[in-house]
Amino acid sequence: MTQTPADAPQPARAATIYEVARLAGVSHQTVSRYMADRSKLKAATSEKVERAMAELNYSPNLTARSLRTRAAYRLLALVPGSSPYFPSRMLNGAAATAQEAGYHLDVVALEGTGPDRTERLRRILEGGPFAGALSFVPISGTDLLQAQERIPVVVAGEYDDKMRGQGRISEGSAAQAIVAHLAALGHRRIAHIAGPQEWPAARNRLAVYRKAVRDAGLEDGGVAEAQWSAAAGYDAARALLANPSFTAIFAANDQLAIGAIRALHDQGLRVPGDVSVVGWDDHPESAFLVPSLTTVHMDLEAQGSSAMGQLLAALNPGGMPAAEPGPTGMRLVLRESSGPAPNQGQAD
Amino acid sequence: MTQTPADAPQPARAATIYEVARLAGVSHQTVSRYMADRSKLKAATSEKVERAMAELNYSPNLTARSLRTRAAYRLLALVPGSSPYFPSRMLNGAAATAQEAGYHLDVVALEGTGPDRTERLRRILEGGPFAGALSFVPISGTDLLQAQERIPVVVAGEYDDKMRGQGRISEGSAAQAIVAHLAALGHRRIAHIAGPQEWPAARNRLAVYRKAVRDAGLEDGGVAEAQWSAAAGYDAARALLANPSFTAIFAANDQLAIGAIRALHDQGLRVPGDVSVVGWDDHPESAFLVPSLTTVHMDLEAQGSSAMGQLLAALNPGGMPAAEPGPTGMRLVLRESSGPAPNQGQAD
DNA sequence: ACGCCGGATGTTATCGATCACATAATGGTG
DNA sequence: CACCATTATGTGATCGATAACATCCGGCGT
Repeated sequence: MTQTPADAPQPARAATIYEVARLAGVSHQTVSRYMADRSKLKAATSEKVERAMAELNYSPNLTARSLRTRAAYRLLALVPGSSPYFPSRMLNGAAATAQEAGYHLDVVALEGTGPDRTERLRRILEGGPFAGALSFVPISGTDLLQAQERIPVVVAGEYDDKMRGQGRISEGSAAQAIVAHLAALGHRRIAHIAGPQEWPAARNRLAVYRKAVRDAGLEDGGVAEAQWSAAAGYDAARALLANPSFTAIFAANDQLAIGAIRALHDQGLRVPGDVSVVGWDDHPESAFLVPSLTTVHMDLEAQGSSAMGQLLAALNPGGMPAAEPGPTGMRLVLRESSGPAPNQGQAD
Repeated sequence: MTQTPADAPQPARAATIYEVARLAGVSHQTVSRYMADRSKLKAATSEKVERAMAELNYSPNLTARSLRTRAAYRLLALVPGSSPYFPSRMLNGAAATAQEAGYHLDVVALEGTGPDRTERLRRILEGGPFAGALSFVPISGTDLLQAQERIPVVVAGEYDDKMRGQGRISEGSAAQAIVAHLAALGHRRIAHIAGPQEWPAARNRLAVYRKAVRDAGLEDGGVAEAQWSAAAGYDAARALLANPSFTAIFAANDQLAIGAIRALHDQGLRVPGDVSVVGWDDHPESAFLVPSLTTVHMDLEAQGSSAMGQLLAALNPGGMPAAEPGPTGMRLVLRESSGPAPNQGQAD
């Protein structure tokens, strides 16, 4: 807890370029140049500066630099507010990548919707200069951010929309593997519990699901849209069960799957005996549920890191082009919640 | 994605105190004083400044202020790195509180242990001035942070150790309610799956559990320590089952409980028929598991917010004293995973 | 030899705020 | 009404970096 030792050795203000310069016997500007582009200095000078920096354990004052250059070293991470969904692992990945690139990542929970949210965002942005923003929340007014501050904004997952549009592989593509898996088990009618459609990931999974069902010559057992929570999954499954012609449910994430399984259980249906359920995300707990969850494993850290990479690339057009973001480490994990379709076509 | 409209209206540099001053017909220093303590200005002057600020939509440049005053407006939030545990909701609460107080919260994942971690922390700290740090990770070298930078550090949950030491109510106190609940159901021997003991919360729950068992005249059915994950809970439960004299397991969080239930299931034991299981945290999914989880509901946002409040209080000794942190909104939630003890004392 | 060019380095101004000190306005007193 | 203690306001310096411009220097063409 908050101790502040009184016997502090020294305030020990950090060294400045002037001190480095004096020690190295050069001008402060030379030191500045050393940092900007040492190749412009004579080897001998460069070395003197280097030694002085090392001796003083110099590190530049980002505040001062930022004041002068107007460049910002802070990035904004927008995460959902009170929603049970939280992209924690993606955030971790993103934070690590940002840090590595010398940026600071400011996390802000965006709650609510509409004007309130807009106002909140505006206030945050005016609180200080941000170099860019990475949003884990679908922002309708992407425009807003840009209109207000004209900073690059990357919405995690949105690239997928573009890729799918181009017919390229998208994050949702594992949905196809799920459908194939269920088809192989003899399921003919599959239902889908989709995530909120303002989320790119939810749109993708739904779109790929629809296409895969069509391509495989299966029938659509119904689609229910729900928020990213077990409670919503429960309700959605109950809605689907009003017209239970399916033998499998593909849920857009593991929480939804958990809610769906519970709903089936409450109706006296067994999983996977009567209905198979497949989730998405492979939460660490999913392997230990009863039944354990067939799901899609995702490397969420990598995804967060990749989204951040995109943002960094946008900030620094000179640098390496961002690694083409793509579905990283996605794979279908078969577990107990999916099994052969029952002989008699039917639930209920 | 990253659009940057070319038809940008204007760079529209933000107004400075000089512009405000000119518009108000006063000196820049007067404007500065207005912000620092407007009561020192004559009412008429104050009003002129106020109007000018409003007209120009002025907001101070924190970078410049920070350079001059050496004050920092950034706080550090340390979160676990690759661990499956992530205090997302606490982080949200903390972030919101920090924002409200005008601070920026920089999130950093602290991975690994020992020297690597220390080095990483050192590098982060020297990357810029931080006003304080809030750690959701137990940091052994709390000293480190302070030695290096002498900033206030609050480790979330640590106040509990102190409070328990003082015989005051602590975060772990609901453990007593759990034991009482199980005792009322006829359980005489309870086992505990404890969290990693470097975490204050884990220590608290274990300590209160031990005391409650003793006070209630029950027997300790064994304690196994585990990381905060379902997998670890599974292993811990298996270890406990080597000597299965208990009829109930109290797990230090919901993930551990999930793992334990799975382990019991794999041994052919029913929950709660043969063994009752109680978790802690009340994850949103826990109500939908089969069986649904008896657990302790926590207002994690409030806890995060309260931890941040402590930090803010430490930063600003003049301000209001931090609200005495305490177990907020904790309550035992009874669900299916706990039930009457089996007639025959025994598992197996 | 001269002048000119370009690369390496030095000097001074600047970013936008606060600090330290100087000065002007105010007000109470004898 | 002069005087001094306060209070209110203005002026110039400063935080630590980069930008802009000036200067120095060696080599090369004519």
